[in-house]
Amino acid sequence: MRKLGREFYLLDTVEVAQRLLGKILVHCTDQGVVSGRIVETEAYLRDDPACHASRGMTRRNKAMFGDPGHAYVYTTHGNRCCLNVVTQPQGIPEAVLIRALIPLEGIEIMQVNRGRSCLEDLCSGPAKLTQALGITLDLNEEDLLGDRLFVVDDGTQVETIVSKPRIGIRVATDKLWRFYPAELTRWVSKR
DNA sequence: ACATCGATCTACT
DNA sequence: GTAGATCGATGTA
Repeated sequence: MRKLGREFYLLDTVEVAQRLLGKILVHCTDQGVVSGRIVETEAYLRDDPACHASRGMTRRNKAMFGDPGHAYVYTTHGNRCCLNVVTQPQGIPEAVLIRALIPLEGIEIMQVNRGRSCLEDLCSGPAKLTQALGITLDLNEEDLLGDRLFVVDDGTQVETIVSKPRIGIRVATDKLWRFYPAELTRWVSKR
């Protein structure tokens, strides 16, 4: 069990997205530790029209321009929010969206947070997992090498990585930058 | 100051 | 498969 270091987030952003599969996202909350295994990610690159930062820095996306290994949390459609990990050195706005987890620790907390009991419906979507883990805007720009929110490697390897177009975007649909392990499709947001 | 639109989710048909 | 919720961020003036 090893927390990912800063150097991990300096790798090529597509490689970070692929290598995050199988790692464990951990949030230490007041109610207890909540964690899940990452099984779906999407890469967003600086010159990519689908990337929030492709048209310059705004108040919302400024975390993407910051140091690697920090969180970029944004809100969309009212109440919902999504979690990214920032990659690349300061000034280069790239990030990986975490889209799905397999629940591990704190499952009862997740069930309360989500108002759902079915395990497959707790974290199978970017806004579902933030609700389940209790991740909100106050974790925007949080250092992922700190003690509240981080990613650990327990040595688990995924077998075959599937590459697909990203979900919910209307541009750059030719880029196959959505990734999930072929053997774990029951836990992802869509097939 | 105002209009538009989401890197979504749920419920319903 | 499709519609409605929901509100802050963003762009335009």
